[in-house]
Amino acid sequence: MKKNIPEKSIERLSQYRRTLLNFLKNNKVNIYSHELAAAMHITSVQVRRDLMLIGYSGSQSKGYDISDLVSHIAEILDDEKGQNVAVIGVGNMGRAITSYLTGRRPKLNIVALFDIDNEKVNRMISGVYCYHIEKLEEIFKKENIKVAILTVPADASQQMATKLVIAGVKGILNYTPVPLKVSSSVFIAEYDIITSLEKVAYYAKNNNHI
Amino acid sequence: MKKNIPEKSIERLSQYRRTLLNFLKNNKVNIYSHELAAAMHITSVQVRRDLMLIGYSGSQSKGYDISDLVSHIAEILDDEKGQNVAVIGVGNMGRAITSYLTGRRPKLNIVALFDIDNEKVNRMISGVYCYHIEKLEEIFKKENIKVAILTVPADASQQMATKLVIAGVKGILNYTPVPLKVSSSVFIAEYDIITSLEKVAYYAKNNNHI
DNA sequence: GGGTGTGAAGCCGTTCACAGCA
DNA sequence: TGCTGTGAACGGCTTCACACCC
Repeated sequence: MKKNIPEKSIERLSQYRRTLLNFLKNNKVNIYSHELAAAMHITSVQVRRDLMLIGYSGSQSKGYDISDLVSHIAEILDDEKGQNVAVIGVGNMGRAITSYLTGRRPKLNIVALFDIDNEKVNRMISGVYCYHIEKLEEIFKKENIKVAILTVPADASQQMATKLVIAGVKGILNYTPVPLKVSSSVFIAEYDIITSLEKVAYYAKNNNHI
Repeated sequence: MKKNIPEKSIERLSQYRRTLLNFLKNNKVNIYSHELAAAMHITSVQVRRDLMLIGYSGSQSKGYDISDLVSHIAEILDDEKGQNVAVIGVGNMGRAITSYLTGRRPKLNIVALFDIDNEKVNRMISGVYCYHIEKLEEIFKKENIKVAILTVPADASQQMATKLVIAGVKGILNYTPVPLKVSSSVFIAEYDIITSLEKVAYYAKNNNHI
């Protein structure tokens, strides 16, 4: 739609918003780029660049109007009507993510869980109804779900991703250790925990970063 | 220590290893860069670059010797004696990560959990002993822990990070939504779930990637 | 002086294009 | 021909440096 905003900037916008909401809670009204930068441990130029990218301007005397900026960010990140999200795979990780996320972002609602285990299917789990995977396409259509969080065992991962694409998913958050292959029109974010931990362990061991 | 390997390459090395172990399990002995690339959905040049970076050479006729390459990667990623890991914050996420990771990588052992809740302290949880946070420095020294996974509530996050640094941590995997400020000698990987989900939701909504 | 906004430079990781070898 | 290995080009994100304004 609008001009392309780089992935890194989108991530920071999400964090800016949360940081700004905290400032708002403490009754702060305006903020300078260097103040926001300090709260996030980045540079003020980075902040101004990102805001430039989204076409937001401040004033030289007062910096940025916090609540106005929050609305601007919301216009970019949020869907006006909200977006429904499904969690695929109700193991420990799926449940933890579900309960962590529910109620955290008003425009992102986890509306369905999916699993194959009959012990889990057709019950409320962590406050959300769990369907059998057979129902995936049906429920995705009915609830207009475009975003899925994938937390199934590795050997089911690619197969589930394919089902998701058929069901019309547009974005997948992949916590599985399997790199997914899907149509390029589907956005995938890979957050495999083993890889993350091995990376941290590597740098912890070598101190090669700086 | 050795020449600097970029973060992205380290992540891919972790994934190469797992992919290669799968090939080994199927009794494959040699592999071409394009085969490994196909399994990971990346380009063969990328694979060869990464291997060049770690100083590994193949043969033009047979490609790379899988088990030899696995050992080379292990030499880079793993600590010979293994590394001990702690999980800080035993909520749903902390427990899920603990049970997900235990036994998954032979050289990375989760040896301690920490919490403040007396219901959790001094018990085995998900197969690992949970200590009170007061004991953090003591246990970190005793078990030589250099890697921590942070899954505490947001308002405790920075304070815990500071304690971790004092206790001698060298790498933190941060699942908290708070950007951490620590000494630059400590490596931090930020994997905030809200940010990840908001990013995926953004691209799902706009289809601006490609 | 201390802010914002931004062209230009710099840096880093990826990809191109091709040399060299079996 | 089909592979590996690699200098050079490319592209995207970050930082520098500075114009402009209160």
